[in-house]
Amino acid sequence: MQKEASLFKVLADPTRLRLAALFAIKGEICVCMLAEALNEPDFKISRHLGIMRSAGMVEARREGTWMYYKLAEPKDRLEQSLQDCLRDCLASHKTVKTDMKRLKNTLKNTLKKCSEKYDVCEVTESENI
Amino acid sequence: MQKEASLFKVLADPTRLRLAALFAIKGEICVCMLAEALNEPDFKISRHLGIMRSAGMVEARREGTWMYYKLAEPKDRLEQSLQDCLRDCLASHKTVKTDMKRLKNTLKNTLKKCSEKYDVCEVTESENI
DNA sequence: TGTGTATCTGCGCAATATCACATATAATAT
DNA sequence: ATATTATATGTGATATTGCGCAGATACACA
Repeated sequence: MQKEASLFKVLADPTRLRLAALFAIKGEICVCMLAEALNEPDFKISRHLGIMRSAGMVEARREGTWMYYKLAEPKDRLEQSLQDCLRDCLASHKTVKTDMKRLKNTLKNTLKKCSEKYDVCEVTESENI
Repeated sequence: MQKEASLFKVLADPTRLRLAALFAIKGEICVCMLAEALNEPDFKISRHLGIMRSAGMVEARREGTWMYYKLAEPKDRLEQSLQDCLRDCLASHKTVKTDMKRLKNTLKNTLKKCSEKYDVCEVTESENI
């Protein structure tokens, strides 16, 4: 039962609950976006992601210097149920909505900066990277 | 979001998770039965019930010297979802099944002792208490 | 190889959690 | 009134948690 309780323990912190909700709604997100979305220092986000990861709740993937995290595939009924719970019950939460808004803005701004940097509108071969 | 996280925190302890599962399955149960069911000292059970109670997750009712506890009516989608989760995902758990077995045995034995004490089979006016 | 960006981690601190024991309270029975 | 049973709580010891800061690591690019 300790295993099950520790699943709840991962979600028993506001920061981790916000992260989990964003993952449940949006899928894969990288650390710097999460730090902006939650408006918290990146080392704090990273720390909590580490906790979620070692509990097996999230998986990580590296792409250059960026690390993308997402919810791991549920390994049993309880994990499935908890993920559903996050999606269904927290998406409408005030804090989560604010976080989502900041996340979308950051994504948009980052995309814009990338477009400018690589001049995507003009040089299409940049997509071949 | 602190409020939501603290809901998870209540369930982030093996003892409380076992208690919550029993409530979700069985409904109202008194403290001494819970102590037998979990095979834990009664002061420990009482302490955890106090935590669950001050978090609003359970309600208590006194009947003589006995205190009966049960899950409180869910006050929002999240609480509802978590209670469903307990019922659906934990009922088949090894520990919970063992706890349920001990609970049933204790209920049976207590009923038997009461029957002997009041000699229910013979003296029916004892029901008028 | 050096520089910049993104991410992670070691450390110390303060706050909180859990436990067991002893004791206190509450209701009932003698 | 006193004893008994059921339940709750004060206490100190121990363990765990979350935090910020500083420094370490990992990768990309020049």
